[in-house]
Amino acid sequence: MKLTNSLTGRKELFKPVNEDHVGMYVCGPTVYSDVHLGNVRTFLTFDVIFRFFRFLGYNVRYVRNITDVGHLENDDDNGEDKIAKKARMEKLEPMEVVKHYTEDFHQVLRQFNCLPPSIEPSATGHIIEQIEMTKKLIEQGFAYVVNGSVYFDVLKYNEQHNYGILSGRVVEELMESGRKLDSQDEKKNKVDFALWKKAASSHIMRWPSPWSAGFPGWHIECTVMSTKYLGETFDIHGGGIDLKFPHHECEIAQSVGATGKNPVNYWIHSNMLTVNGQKMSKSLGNSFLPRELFTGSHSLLDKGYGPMTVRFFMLQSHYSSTLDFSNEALNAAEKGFKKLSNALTLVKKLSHPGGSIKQTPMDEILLNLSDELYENMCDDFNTAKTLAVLFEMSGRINDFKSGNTPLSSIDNTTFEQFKAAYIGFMEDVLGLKSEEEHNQELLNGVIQVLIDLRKKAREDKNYKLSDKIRDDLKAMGVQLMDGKNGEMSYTLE
RNA sequence: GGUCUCGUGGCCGAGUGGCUAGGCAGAGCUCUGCAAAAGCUUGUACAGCGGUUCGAAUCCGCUCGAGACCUCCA
Repeated sequence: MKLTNSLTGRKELFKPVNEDHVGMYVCGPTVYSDVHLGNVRTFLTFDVIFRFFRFLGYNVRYVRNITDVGHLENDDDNGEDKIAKKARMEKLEPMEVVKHYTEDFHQVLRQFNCLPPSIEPSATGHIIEQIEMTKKLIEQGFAYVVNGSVYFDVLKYNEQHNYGILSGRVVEELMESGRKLDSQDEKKNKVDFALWKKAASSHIMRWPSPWSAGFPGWHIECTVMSTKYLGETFDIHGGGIDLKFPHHECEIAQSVGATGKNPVNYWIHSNMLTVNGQKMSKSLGNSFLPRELFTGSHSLLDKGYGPMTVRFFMLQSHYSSTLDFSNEALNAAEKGFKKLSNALTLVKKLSHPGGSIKQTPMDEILLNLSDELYENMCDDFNTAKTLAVLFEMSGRINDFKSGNTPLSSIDNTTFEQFKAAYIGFMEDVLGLKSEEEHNQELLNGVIQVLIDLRKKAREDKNYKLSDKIRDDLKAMGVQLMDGKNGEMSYTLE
């Protein structure tokens, strides 16, 4: 297993800290607005990495956080908290904003068939730990207090360590470029960053701390949560390449400053999704929302595309390359994916007549193809090459079907291995299944939600609502049936 | 301005020194009542210039072009 480590810039052999175990941390979203397709690409990348390690038999702990406090609007440390701003603008409690967009995020990832992480901690759930780590950094002399706020002292840190080890930045150059400190700034130097921010009493998100009532800085949450759930040194840290600096650089500084240990052995950065060659981002206004894509209600699309098509489209490129998003490319992906998914449906139905025969050159070809799937995924998660092999395999599957290659002409175990590899890599590793099947699962999920709602309504003796749910579903061809002990089943017409 | 990355055929996109990427689109053929699906065959390529090498899309230099980061972003 080899992967490209952003820390060294080289492809390296993967050696986990604990044999057979993988600890992976990925920076999750700041839940203040809808996730767009660019965001999805990153989480899809790490979903495949998560899936592949599991497929290889590793015991993986995948931690992905939810940032629900501390992420400030531009203008670095003097901006407003993103969640708080949204809450103020929409006259909501911050936690209402958080809940809404967290659920939206989950729903979107489910649509793209991304598995949930092992642990999904939130920043507000770890305020105490963040305060503790901040204290530790002050004790170590790498942080200082000003007017109730605490800042990380980058210059001090850089005397003993290397701030820039990940991003290749040079502190002296950072000090010179960009905007200067202005009178509002409390920081000693412009490169310093906040660990704790004092908040005015009007501020709607604040917690007590030894320094002031306030809230934690953005970078400290990831350090705290990754350390808490994965240890002081863990295997893989991932995220979008745009987080490399300053976010990930700061994480390293915080960890090294607090524990003296290098926190992460392998950094993996996924590249950006672009539109007409430009990064898809909210601020540029060129982002696509998943539902715009599914329904085709976007000016750059002339039709809608299913989530599996999009998943396939993204996997056709390597995670470390930029990927350009266009209607034409999606159209091609849709047709290509259809081919793979047809073969998937087909191969599931095929079974070998039984009987083992002497292996022929065809057996060898088929077994080699299965091996290539592993080789390509083990080579820095090369999903593009893996898909190329799957295309070749889909051709063989069609040959089985048409009789060009009768199943009886190959060995039983060869076929079983081939079949398992195709299905395994399609479904378990790449997370691809036919749109129909995927839709069916989604539909089942949706119906289950309605069943739960109806159950709740019945418990509340709100029969008006419970009957409405049953009747409306019946009108759409879904017949609900109440069982003996409150169980519920349904049939589709 | 600084740091870095990229530039592959009509489109998307793998590939890092010699060995077919792949998908979509195009052309031809097979199968088919028609169509679809499927199968077979096929053309077009490595931004430009120079260098290293027996040999470069792949290494080095320069030029041009695009992008990312340096400020919130996956």
